[in-house]
Formats: sequence, structure tokens, C-alpha cells
Amino acid sequence: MKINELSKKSGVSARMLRYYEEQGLIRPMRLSSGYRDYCQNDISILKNIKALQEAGLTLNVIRVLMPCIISQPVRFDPCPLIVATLKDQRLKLQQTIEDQSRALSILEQYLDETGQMDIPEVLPNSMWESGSVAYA
DNA sequence: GTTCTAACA
DNA sequence: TGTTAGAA
Repeated sequence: MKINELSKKSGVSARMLRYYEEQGLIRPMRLSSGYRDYCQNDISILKNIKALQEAGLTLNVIRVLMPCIISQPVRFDPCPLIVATLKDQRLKLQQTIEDQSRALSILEQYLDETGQMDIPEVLPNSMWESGSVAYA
């Protein structure tokens, strides 16, 4: 199937499908016309990529993991590389959760200190983009 | 009309 | 990531 068809079936934009190929995640054949020709397996690969991304894995990590993925309902071949990579990812996630948790606490403390003044909860993005908000 | 590559927003 | 230009 050609790129647009796969895009509709997978929900992945044609732009991203080309990008995935550039990153070595999928290797579609080429028609004599030069158009990419995707197979059924590519759909499975795409589903796997989506599943892995939901675990916060980046394309770079997914790329090295790809060869160790058994089949669609994402399953890993328990090789040392996989275990090490997943544990590393777990550590990074725990770290960002901690960082954001601290950031949230600080923000809430600032809000408490302002004592609920008559300011809007949220400012329109346009105010920030136009630079109309004064920093002091 | 569709897809390709490259490049810009 | 989306979008667009110019070519096939």
C-alpha cells in the first residue's frame, strides 16, 4: 500500500512515516514509480512504535529495541540489552516525575503567598506571545 | 491527482 | 510536526 493509505489506516501522518523511515524504524519497498510500498507488517511495527511511545520511549530508544520485539501486543525478548534499556527508562521517568513534583510544590507555594488576588487563573497565550505581560 | 525530496515556519 | 515548492 502507498503512503497515504497507510497513513489513514495507522493514524500516522505521511510526514512521520517518511521520518520513521529516515530514522530506520521502517523499511518500505519501492514501487517502480519510486513511491514507498508498505506491507502488513509495517502496520504492526507502527502499532508497536505507538505502544512504546506511550511508555515514554523516544524514537532513538525504540529503534534499538525494535529487533528485540517479538510481536504486536508488544513483548520483549528478555535479552540483557532490553532489560538494561527499560530500567534506564524507568530511572529517567522517576527522575522527571520527581522534578515536576518539586516544581508543582514550589508553584503552589507561590500561589499561597499571593493570597488569592483578583487575577485570572490563566492568561491567554496571546498575552505572553505579544510580550504584553510585564515581568518584574 | 499522488508522491517524492528538501527546506522553511 | 505541519506545510509548501517544484519535479516526476
